[in-house]
Parts: sequence; structure tokens; C-alpha cells
Amino acid sequence: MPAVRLYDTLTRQTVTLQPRDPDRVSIYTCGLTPQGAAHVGHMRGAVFFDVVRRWLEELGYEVAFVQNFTDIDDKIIRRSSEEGIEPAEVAKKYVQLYLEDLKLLGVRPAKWVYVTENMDAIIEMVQKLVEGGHAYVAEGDVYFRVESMPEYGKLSHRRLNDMQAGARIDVDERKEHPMDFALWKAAKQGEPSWDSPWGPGRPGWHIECSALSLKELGPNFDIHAGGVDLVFPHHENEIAQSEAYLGRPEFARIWMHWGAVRLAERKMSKSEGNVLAARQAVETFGSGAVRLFLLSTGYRSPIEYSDERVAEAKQALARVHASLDRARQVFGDPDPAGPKSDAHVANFSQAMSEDFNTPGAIAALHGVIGELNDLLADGAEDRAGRASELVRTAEWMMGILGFEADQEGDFGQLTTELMRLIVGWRNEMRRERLYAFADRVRDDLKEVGIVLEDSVEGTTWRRS
RNA sequence: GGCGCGGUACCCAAGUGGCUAAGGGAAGGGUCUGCAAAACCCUCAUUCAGCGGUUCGAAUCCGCUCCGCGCCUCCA
Repeated sequence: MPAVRLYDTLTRQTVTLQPRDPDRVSIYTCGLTPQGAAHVGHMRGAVFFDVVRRWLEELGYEVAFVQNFTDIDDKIIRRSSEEGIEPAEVAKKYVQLYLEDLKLLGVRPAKWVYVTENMDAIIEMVQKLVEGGHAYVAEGDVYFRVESMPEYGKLSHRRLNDMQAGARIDVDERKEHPMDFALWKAAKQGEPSWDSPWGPGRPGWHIECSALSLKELGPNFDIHAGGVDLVFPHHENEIAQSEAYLGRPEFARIWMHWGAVRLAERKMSKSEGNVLAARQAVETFGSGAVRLFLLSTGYRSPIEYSDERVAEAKQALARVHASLDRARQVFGDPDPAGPKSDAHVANFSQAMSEDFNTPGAIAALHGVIGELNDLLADGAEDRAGRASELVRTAEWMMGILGFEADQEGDFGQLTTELMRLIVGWRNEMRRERLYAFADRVRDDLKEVGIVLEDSVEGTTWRRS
């Protein structure tokens, strides 16, 4: 197996993964603020990192995978007044919906952590920053002093001086420097709050991810990830406050960022108003199609959402399923302990380990399917062994890409038996030249989502 | 204004110094077939936005130009 190489935003280089602990990879990805239905953009990182985990595990690593929910913040409070329910209920509701969406897409559970359940760790961190001179208190708020970190800007590769020119938001007079950011915010009347040394309040954005990642994974964990739109200011601020807290530059070793999903040539974003609920896409095209669509572009490039493209993905996936179904029906189920095709496995592995090149990995899968189809069309006698290898190889790849066999709904033993009977009856009709009747059977089955295909190998069936 | 990313066939998309520029979708022709579908075979970029340069050799490196996008404010 090739070494895993990945692109690091911090150094702007592709580096070889050398985990802090040789057999264990620790990953923290910034989750979301649950304040609305998850859109397709939210699913990109989730699906991608689901594949990352599966691949690292395939390589033999144990993977610690942590994702947070920022379940208290300004937007949740705003949403709360809009919906007329408590902030905690808002968060709970949208976390629930998000988790359901992940399940629909076949994303495995992470270790999920919540801000509201970790106030102690957050307050402790803020306190230490204040004590160390990296933060200051102003009327119940606490701000991080960016000028206390000379390397501030190293992740997003910008300098404080360059940014001042563009900063045109109303600068809070209480801030020493315009780029200083809130670690703790004093509660206003009626807002949810937690007690702290600076009075009742809540954490600012950014601090939760530092506190939670360090608490769950410890200093120098391997990979910190998120969408590109988090590079600045979120991740930049995380680095600054974490390194200030630790007293040394040992926060995360590698920073990975996935590109934005776009809709109508703009970033899919709630504030832009151009969002498509993830669930809607899944309901229209199926989970597998959405998943394949999201993996069909390299994770760092932006990807443009369109129904046409997801429909294409659905078509491509159907071809894969059709081939595998046919092979199983013609050759029987492959030996689960049998060999895989080394050459195809190598193609796939090479792509996956080179910064998780999922389009390349998908191409490798198509390579297997192409050979399997050739074999099915060939008609030679001694094909079963090779076919078994290819089916195993393809299914192994499908598993790593997260296309579970039962994701689209398993037909089950009974359906399989029934279909064998129906196909048998229909073939008798055809032998008797009762074509009108046979065609009707085929048409009727199509209505319920089952496609019959007649070939020299016999009749096979699959779901549409 | 600052920082950054990208422009590869009809569409999507890999490839970032060297065998004939992956793969998918769409399209056209053919084989097979009761029909349909699928599958298979063939066709589909002498060329990688444009112009210069470096090199024995570039889609890949450098410079300029044009176009699109992201961040700099909440964002996955």
C-alpha cells in the first residue's frame, strides 16, 4: 500500500501522512451551527471525510474522528426568536435533522461533541489566555489579542497590516486591534448564559473548536479540517488561540480544506439564499447518486451543483450496479475469501493515497466494471474465476467509497426467490411466443422499479 | 484594494516535466436481439484560455493578457 499523501493548507504543500501515533490517525472536522436544514454543501465534507476514514482504516490505521456542533451562538438565538422555541430546542432539532441526512447518505457516525456540554473546558481555556496576556476583558466580553501572536495569519497567508485596509465593519471601540475577536460574550437580557469569571455569557465563535479538539484529541493531533470558507477567520483564530494557550506551536499537524459547492455559479450559502436541501437531492436522485456526484470532483476544487450532473452520476452508478448484479446472477456469488485483482486494486489505491483522489478512484472502479462487462459479453467457458475476482474487487472499492449494498434498499431473500419464479414463467411465455404477455410482465415490473433484461446469458433483473 | 484558486473534448472531470492526454455522461455508426433494454466494437481534444519564454522535451515550470470563482463580514 502506498503512503498517504495529502495537501496541507498551512504549508501549501503535499505532505506524507506521518501520524503522531504510528497506528492511529486523529482527525477533527468543524461541524456546523445547527440553525437550519443542511444543504448539499454541508454534505460534501461529511461524505468526503467519510471516505477518508474508510480508506485510512483500510490501510490499517485506527481513526479517531471528532466533529463538533456549535449548539449555541448568535444565529441560534436569532432563529429561536423566529421560531418561537428555546435556543436549545433549535439546536436539538437541526442536529437531529442533520444526523438523519448523514445516515441517508451512508456517512458513518463521528464522535460528536457539543459546545454546551463542554463549557468548563472552554472557560478554562479563556481564563488561561487572559492570565497569559493573550486576552483582555472589556465589560464582560473577553477578546483575543491578535498582536500577541506574531505569526497570526500564517494559515490563511495574510498579514494583519494587509487586512486592515479592507476591514470596514464597525470596529468595536473596546477592541485594542480591529482584528481582535471575542472569546467570550456577555449575555444580553433574556439570552441563554453560563456563569464565568467575567460574568454570565457564552463562548464566542472559534474558541469551541480549539477547546474541543484539544480536549478530545490532545495537542499535535493529525488533521484539522473544514470547508475553505473556514480558513479565515475561523481556523486562523483557532491556531492563534490554541498556540497561545499551549505556549508552543503544537495544535494540529495538517490542515485540510474542501472546496465549496456552488449553485447557479455562486457558493451555496444560506446568507446568499441559494441553497438546496441535501434531503431534497437525495429524495430526487437517490443517496448513491448524490454521493457519487460529490466524490466525482477532487475535494479541493469547487463543485457546481446541478440536477443534470447528479442525474449523470445516477446513470453511472446504475451501470456499475447493473454489471455487478448481472455478474452475480450469471456466475453466482463470489467467494468472499477469494482474491481480488491486484492491478485494479493498485490503480484504486494509488488514487486514494494521492491526496484522496476520488475521481481517480472512481475511474479505477469503472475500469473493473469495463473488464467485467467484457467478460460477460465474451462467452468463454473459464471466466468464472476471473469474474469472481472482479466482482470482489469492485465491491471492495464500492465499500471504501461508501456505497453500501443495502443503501438503496435490499431486496431480500423473498424478492430474490419471487423474481426467479417470475423470470421463469416469463421465459416460458417467450418460448411459446406469447410476446404480448411477456412484454406486459416486463412493463408492469418496470412500473414497480424492476428492470428485466434478456440476453444470451438468460434474463437478469435489477432495480431501476 | 489585499490574499488565493481555477480555465483540459458537446457537458463533467483526472493528469502538474517525458510511453498513444484517465474515467463518466451525452451523441453518431455497427454487432447481438421476437421486441425493448443492457452489453460489446468503432467514432468523438495532433491538443490542454491566449501570447511569449525556459528546456533535448511542457497541459504540466516562468512572465504577461483575457475570463470565471473564493476569502478578506456569518458561512461546510
